[in-house]
Amino acid sequence: MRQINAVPEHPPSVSEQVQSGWAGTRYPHSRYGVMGLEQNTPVQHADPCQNQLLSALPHKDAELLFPDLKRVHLPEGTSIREPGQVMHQVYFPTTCIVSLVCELTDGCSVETAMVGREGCVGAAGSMGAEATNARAIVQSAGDADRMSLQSFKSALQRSDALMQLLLYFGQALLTQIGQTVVCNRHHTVEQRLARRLLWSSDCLGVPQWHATHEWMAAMLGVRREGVTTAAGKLKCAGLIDYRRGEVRILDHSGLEARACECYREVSNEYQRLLGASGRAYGRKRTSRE
Amino acid sequence: MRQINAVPEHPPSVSEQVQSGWAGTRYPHSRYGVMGLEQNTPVQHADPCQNQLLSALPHKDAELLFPDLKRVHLPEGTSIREPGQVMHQVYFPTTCIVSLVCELTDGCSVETAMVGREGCVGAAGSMGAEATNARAIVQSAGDADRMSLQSFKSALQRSDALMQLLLYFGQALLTQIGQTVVCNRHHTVEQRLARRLLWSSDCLGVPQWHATHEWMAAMLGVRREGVTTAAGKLKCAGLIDYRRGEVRILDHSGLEARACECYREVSNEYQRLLGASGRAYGRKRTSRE
DNA sequence: TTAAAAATGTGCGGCAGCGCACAGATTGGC
DNA sequence: GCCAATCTGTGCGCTGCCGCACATTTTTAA
Repeated sequence: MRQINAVPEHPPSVSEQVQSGWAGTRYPHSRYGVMGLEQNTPVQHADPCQNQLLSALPHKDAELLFPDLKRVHLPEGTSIREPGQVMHQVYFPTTCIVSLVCELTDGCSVETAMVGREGCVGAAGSMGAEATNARAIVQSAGDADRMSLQSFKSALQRSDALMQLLLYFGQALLTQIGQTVVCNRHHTVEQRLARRLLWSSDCLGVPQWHATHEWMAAMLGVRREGVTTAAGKLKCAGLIDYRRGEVRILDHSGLEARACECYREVSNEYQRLLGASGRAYGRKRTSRE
Repeated sequence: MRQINAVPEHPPSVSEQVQSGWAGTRYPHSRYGVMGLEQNTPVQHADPCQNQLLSALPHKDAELLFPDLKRVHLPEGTSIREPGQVMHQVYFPTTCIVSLVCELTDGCSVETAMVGREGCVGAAGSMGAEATNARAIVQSAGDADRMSLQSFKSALQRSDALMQLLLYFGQALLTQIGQTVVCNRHHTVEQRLARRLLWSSDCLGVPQWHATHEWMAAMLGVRREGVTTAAGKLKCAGLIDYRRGEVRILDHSGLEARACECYREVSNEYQRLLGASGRAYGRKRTSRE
């Protein structure tokens, strides 16, 4: 039984947390971001640390969104959306990663998708059905641009470009989840770990970030020991390095060789649909054949 | 390595098949529908064998679609969409089930979702991104109402009700795929088989249909023998019966008890989002609490 | 009528991953 | 500086499922 530590009951959603000034529930144990208060900085269009969906927007469409966007800091483990709960905010990650996690009643869990600066979380709410069965948790602490669902909806109605981008992203997300189904079914822990490390790195745009074995195990839906073993092999091979929660990819293409085809499959689809906004860190663009 | 028989290379898409009058590729071996020619019958709004998305439409919205809908017969194993290919038709199953299947290069496969009379296939094409990584195959032979993507798109622009229904269905589909990720990761073959049998029955609206162990194995991403063993247990318990490809559910609630929570989770979500159009066969509606 | 194909049943060795237990190393809190 | 919490490493027996081989029955094709 794969179980995430220290989450005896569901923590309050981040909308409550941030509104009440509270720091956010960690998931699992983490010493990070415990006092992470939001910055509420206005967001500039020319910002280099930009969410890639936003920066792909034409200027006139972007102007619809930017007045309402606020940059917030999201500590690791923050729950952005609880299963079954309504989401009132849309998040555009800039330097954080959000994991969509599906849980069972016995505590077993698995990550269904991962969203970084190439996408957004909560936009599905604008599509009609507010809640989903998946929890959205901040996997890697960082910033996100946030706006109210209401503002987002009205911008969406006035911007075809935004709608188009959103639909492309939705499609890419669907591909990612679908590929995760096969991958979890047919590939080894080591392959899946490698794939997931690459996804994370691509989402973040940097080769190093914080993630414990415990956390990665919960995302892959396997035992912590299984991750330790697999990670140990990758470390021995000189492909990655890690130490008490700090992971670093040393050899991106080497790691790709150990990962299953699922990494490249999804990566290619992101490139195809989102182009330059796709996940691309450390990847050499190659044809599918 | 889980491999589907007799599909050495990708068969042509159904649009080609039907247009050329050819019968459709079977997947895996099947003696059914080999000569299945399309009927091209005009579709009536009052039709009792109706797709439930269509029948949920207000009359004025339905009038936008019905002139362009043609009822076609889809033999078992017909491939409606090949991975990576563009889809030019939208299908609204009435008495058939379509499986969305994700495949690996080594032939391993797994079903990511199942669409019956409560949904549609190909509408994602109207969302911008035409192709997906998933193959769409007719799992259970039957009829579907079909129209061109072009007509569908234009109807979609003029009907808010249609858009709304479609978005709800999309949400339900996402829930189904997400739940499949956890389920495939954490539940036994027997649990997953039971879940899938119930889904099939609910999609079809009848307790009996055609499905071989081989086929179910490919959908669950396990060995054929594994299905034989699991199905044998369910048969012994008097919950189902089967014989050379004909499956029948004898005790719906008994089978539910053997299935994992994933069945009810998704079933509830379909009810919530699609109401009366949700999958409901043989289910007693119960609250989630 | 006969042969071939399809569908199901069964047994067996092997292995990836599970559950559990415990040990060492590092870090943060006091 | 010490203690407690966190993170990682390792070993061991167990089990669910895999891969393979082969038998039996039913259906289809010739």
